[in-house]
Amino acid sequence: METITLARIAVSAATYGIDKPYAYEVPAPLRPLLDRGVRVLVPFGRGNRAAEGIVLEVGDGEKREGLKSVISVLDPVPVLDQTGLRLALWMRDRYFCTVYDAVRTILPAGLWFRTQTICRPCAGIDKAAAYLAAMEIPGTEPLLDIIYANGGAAEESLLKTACGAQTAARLNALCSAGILCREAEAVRQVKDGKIKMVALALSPEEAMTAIESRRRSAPLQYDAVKLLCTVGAVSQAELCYFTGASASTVSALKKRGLVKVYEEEKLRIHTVCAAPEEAPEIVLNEEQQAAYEQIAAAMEERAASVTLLHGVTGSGKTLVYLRLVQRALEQGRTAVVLVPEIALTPQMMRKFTAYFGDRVAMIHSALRVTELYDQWKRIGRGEVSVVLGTRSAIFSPLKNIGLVILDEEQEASYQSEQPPRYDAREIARYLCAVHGAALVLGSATPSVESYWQARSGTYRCAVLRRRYNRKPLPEVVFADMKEETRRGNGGILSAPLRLELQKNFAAGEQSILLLNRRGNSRMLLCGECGYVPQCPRCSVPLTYHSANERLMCHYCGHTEPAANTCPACSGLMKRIGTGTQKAEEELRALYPEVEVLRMDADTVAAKGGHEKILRRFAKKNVPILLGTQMVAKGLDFDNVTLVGVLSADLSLYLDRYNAAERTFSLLTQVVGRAGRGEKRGRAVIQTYTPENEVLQAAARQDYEQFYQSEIRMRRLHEYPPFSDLFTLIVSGADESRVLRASALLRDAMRAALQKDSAYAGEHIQIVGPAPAPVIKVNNRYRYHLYLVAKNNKTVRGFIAYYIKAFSASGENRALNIFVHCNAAD
DNA sequence: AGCACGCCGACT
DNA sequence: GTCGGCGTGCTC
Repeated sequence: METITLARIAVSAATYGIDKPYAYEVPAPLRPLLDRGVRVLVPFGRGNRAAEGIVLEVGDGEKREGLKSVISVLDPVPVLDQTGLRLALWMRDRYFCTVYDAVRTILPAGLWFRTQTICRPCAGIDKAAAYLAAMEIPGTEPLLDIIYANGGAAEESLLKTACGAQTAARLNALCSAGILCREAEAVRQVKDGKIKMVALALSPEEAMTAIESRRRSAPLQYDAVKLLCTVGAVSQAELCYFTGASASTVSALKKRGLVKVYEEEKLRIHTVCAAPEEAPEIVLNEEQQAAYEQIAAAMEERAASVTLLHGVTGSGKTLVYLRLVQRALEQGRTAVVLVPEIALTPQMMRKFTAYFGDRVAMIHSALRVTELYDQWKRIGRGEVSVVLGTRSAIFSPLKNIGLVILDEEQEASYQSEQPPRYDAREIARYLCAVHGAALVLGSATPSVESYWQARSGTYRCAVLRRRYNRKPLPEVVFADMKEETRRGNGGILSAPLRLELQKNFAAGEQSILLLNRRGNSRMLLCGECGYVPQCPRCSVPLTYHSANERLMCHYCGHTEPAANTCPACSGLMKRIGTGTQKAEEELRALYPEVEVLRMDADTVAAKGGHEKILRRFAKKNVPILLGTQMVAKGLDFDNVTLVGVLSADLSLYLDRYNAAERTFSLLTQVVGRAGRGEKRGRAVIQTYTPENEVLQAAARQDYEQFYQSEIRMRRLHEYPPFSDLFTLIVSGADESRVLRASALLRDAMRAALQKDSAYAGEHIQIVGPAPAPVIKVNNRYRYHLYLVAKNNKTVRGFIAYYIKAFSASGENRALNIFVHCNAAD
């Protein structure tokens, strides 16, 4: 057998069910260009359409039947190193996606190629010959018309949109008849930033001598040369700006051999902070120093470690972060700092810029694609040693990482909302293991999972108890909405909250009102006793569906009619789930003379970002800021002395395993917004269940108390950290088929669990199908199956097997399936 | 997903 | 007879 070079390639066109390394022959001319981690173009499938792929391995092998060849190499240098490739493989296993989906997630958008197939007449076929031959093949003349009208070549997708369904077949016929040929081409979407530079081609003395005689006749050329003599090289734009010369002046000088023009890379990076802050030496207090030393020691070990930094709000976690990053740099290592939402942490950005200047790169979703791409290049070249950014910044191509910090580690924004639904905490843990780096999870209200790990000794723990500014906690009162209902107040504002608002209007102080409603959730609650109907099987609150007047469990699919009266006390049931818009209307009706600023997804999108709204709130001293969770995470405003939580029940009785945790964290944060300045803050929490332990703990900012009750509940229901919750989402246009396929899948999985002893020790439970919280998206119906089990290799293998089988089955052709684990939202 | 192959109905 | 509909299997 003949020995050839083979490459094992992860191909973009492969779907999850068929994803595996595909072997391709590497033609000899491409061999020197091809390496692990470079992207290539390969033919794939019956039609041999060009698909992108990434090289996983290169080696010698035997020629065999049906082997195809790499078409072209797309990257001059690998875009992923060994660590990156291993990460992509790990993500496939973990998040049930293809390797290429993972690669797409890891690399910045700007690096992405668009592949197009160009159709042109074969060499030696002229226009007349082409049309003559096309007469033999019906329907092909319009294709030729377009190709010739387009200058002799056209993109296949263009032809398809212009000429309809049979275009592919007709093109094939033209190609096999030898009239047309097709070639695959990849176009990168973001170009490298280039700038035209002008420099002297001779020594300054020679240049001046040469131009002296033309001082009169060509003053612009003279000035340009003079400038170049002093600065050496300058961009053409600047040269023209300072001397008034034009491009033709430059080309004249170039013609005369006085200057040379070349292209230099220009990075399109905007500095975030106009005025850099002072960077005084960092002085830590005792607690901070202890935390710092503990984590620094972990870094010193150069073995993977995770430390939970549990620090109350205002305890100065940022200072500890800064000091740790400095330490990492002193060791010659690099650091990643992740924050939930960078737009809301300008102080952090300023501080990092002040201390690390050019060595820090900011990575977040508001960056333009070009800018993100350029930052990525800088990081890859080692020009950057600190990356500060949101979730995706964890994929920065830093080498030799010594430290990864996740601030506010409990935030849901660390989970990707689109597939692959990776969790930045897990990626961070993986990378720290690979690099032998220290992972720091910082939070005032850690996730129950992380705190449990710290308690059980898997994570180390450092604590900051002291509030830096020693401000007293706000005074928190509960407004019992049951009372309000009894008194005939059906509005959104309780009497206590109105009273406090009036006080603030009079004093000229500002108030924040939080409506912690999530998504489209609606529920039924007894206005008399606060009873919330629960699923008899899952002990989660039932969601109210107005369409059919029924209550439904979003885990198992149980439904029952929505009763008008409370089964416990015969009181009248209330529907809750008001949006911010409705709340705003009510506020305006109540206080027509008071300005209300609304901040939610809609107004943020319309008015150009959080910052603008927040700036207006601060500058104009607007009396009321009303909004969703965003208002809890804004900046500190000295003049805000009152926080009102309109309905704590809205997030507390969500049908999510982490509803209590999210509510506790949110309330703790928003209550902390009040009284940042001189005056002591007040908070009013409106609820139908003021006695609820979670609300009580949040009011006292008592994490320990919350944790104790929550971990009991998690243990009881086998929720994380005791088990993991996999959601299998089946979607399709035909609702009954989706439902049937989901039920069949559930039955198949259950049967396998019964039969196969390999799963005996795994405690896998499957419930559902139940409609997804939003059942219809894009005309596709979505149902959920829930699988409760420990997230380990066996269980993931089990799930992977069944979702592959699901998509392989012809019955499910029109259906989609995907999985995610422990979804926070 | 996307494409070719193949089997059946409508129409020249 | 043949063109073109869609159901089915495969992707190095």
